[in-house]
Amino acid sequence: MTTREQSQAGAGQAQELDVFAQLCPSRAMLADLADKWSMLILMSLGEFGPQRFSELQRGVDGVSRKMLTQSLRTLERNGLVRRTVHPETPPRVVYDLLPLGRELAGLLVPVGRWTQERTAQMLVAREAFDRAHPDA
Amino acid sequence: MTTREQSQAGAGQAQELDVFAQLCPSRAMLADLADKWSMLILMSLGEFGPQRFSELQRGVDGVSRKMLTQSLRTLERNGLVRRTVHPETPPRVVYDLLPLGRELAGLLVPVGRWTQERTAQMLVAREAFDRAHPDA
DNA sequence: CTCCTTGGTCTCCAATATAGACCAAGTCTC
DNA sequence: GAGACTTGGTCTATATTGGAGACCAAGGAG
Repeated sequence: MTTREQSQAGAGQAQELDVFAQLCPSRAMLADLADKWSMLILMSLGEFGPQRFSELQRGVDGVSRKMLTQSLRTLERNGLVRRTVHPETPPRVVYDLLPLGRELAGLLVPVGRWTQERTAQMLVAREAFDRAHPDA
Repeated sequence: MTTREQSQAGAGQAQELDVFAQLCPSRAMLADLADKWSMLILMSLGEFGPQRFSELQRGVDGVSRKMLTQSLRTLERNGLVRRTVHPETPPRVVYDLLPLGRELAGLLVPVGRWTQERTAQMLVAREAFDRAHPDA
């Protein structure tokens, strides 16, 4: 357990980035990644391998074409995902993970699994909370 | 690498939850957690230990009181975080992780660290992308 | 000739986030 | 003892974001 001061001071070597600081580029990056759709897309590509646009749309159930496009563009721009167009008709566009994306997916897939495993417990906690706070 | 069908079929025992399915409770849970502020709050509590409201507000730089309250309530409701009120004046309210929260924070803190470590690379990718796509 | 497909984009409206004012109840200052 | 200050919120008004659905081009199928 580090104090915030120690962490600020210098976690070793030239590591001046701090996700907790509003202005830090790494914080902006985290904001790009810490989002429902981006995380689900990375988890899907991490678990099921390369997929085309429409497969992702079906797989990540409930995502709109607009948000899927937007999230994929951001992931592509940040170097996590590669977009490959096969100029056929109808078009075929395949997305797969680049090394950076594979690393991150490796951290996120467990988050997805954990969520599935612990959802039941969280629902129990929720019921208790709602019983204790009948207002609202 | 599993196919989506296999994963749907049954990943073992009574594990019918699927974060990729729009209607699944676990998906709703993930939506609660896969959010910038919730993740930063969990990371902060995970890295720096119990903190009071105002410490979190300073620590998670840029969060509004409203969003901080809202995210903390959701985390509390789902059984990840505990809220302790010390009835002094001015009031003192301390937040700390419950076991579920500690588990999740254990998965999220590495995501924060990874983001800090890889931000430089992602920024390089971004510049390349923007050079290749001068429009927009 | 018409319809269907894919991978988008564009527009419009609803939902959500942020900024900032406000509040109660002690405590410290003068 | 009047006034200012503190904490942990809430409430409102405005800005930003998300979702629903229309539209599109270039073939191929019937």
